[in-house]
Amino acid sequence: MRIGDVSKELDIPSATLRYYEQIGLLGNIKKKSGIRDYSEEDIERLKFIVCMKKAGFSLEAIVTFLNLYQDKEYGEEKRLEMLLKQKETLLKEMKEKEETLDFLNYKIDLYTKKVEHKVKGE
Amino acid sequence: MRIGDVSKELDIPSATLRYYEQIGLLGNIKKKSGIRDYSEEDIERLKFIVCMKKAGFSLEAIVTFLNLYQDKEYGEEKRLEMLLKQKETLLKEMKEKEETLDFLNYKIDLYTKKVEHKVKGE
DNA sequence: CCTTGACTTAAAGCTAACTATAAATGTTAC
DNA sequence: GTAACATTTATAGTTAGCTTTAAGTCAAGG
Repeated sequence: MRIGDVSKELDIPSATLRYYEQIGLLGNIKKKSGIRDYSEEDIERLKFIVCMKKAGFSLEAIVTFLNLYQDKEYGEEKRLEMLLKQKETLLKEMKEKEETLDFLNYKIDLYTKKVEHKVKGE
Repeated sequence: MRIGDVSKELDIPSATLRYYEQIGLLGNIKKKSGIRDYSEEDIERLKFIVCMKKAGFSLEAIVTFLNLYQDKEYGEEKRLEMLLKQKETLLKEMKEKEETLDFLNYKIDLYTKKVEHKVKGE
């Protein structure tokens, strides 16, 4: 699979795919006469990267996570630790979002009343 | 109140306070012999800015929001609209976070089992 | 008066994650 | 074989939201 096809399939710009490779997220993609040829494995890895990104991991953290596959001894523990830490962060963020929602609802209520009142008054 | 005091009270670096002023978030703070003298009103405005930031508004959006106070005719409607739009965004984000949590929990479960198994096996 | 610490400005630098540009080379359709 | 298009590289630019730096001014204590 060439870069353009991968780009379409995963909806990631080609430039971004090269960038990911450059920062060590993808290892070195094999090339056929100078042109990248993505394997199924590469595609799977990209899908995984997308998931991790959604989970709030930075690209740097994902690199770290992937490199831990080299650490046969403690890799799993360390990966588990990263996941747990991210879950903590996520839970905190979710709580904050709840509070924010309250704030917004309060403000919205306020403005709704103002606007309604204004309409009636006209 | 001088910039250092405000900085401590609201836990915002002085440089950031100047930056906020520079991008038009605060109007021009009055100065006593060349040194900023924040009024109670300024402090209140800053607290409001902090809230809006937490609610996910960009600084630019906050500037816009504040400028709408000049629009006597449609300002309120427009501000209400901004709030509603932000609420939509927020709800979407919250949903995504839920999904992310599921993903993390799944992964965590996986790794927990792996690690447990390894411990037993040793 | 002198030092020390807070304050001033303008401007450059930083970080993450891209995004765009240019100039060259490869590929495909006709 | 020649357009037209995809891909290559290296490098520069973008965005948001600060943060740091340099070079200087102001205020308070001794």
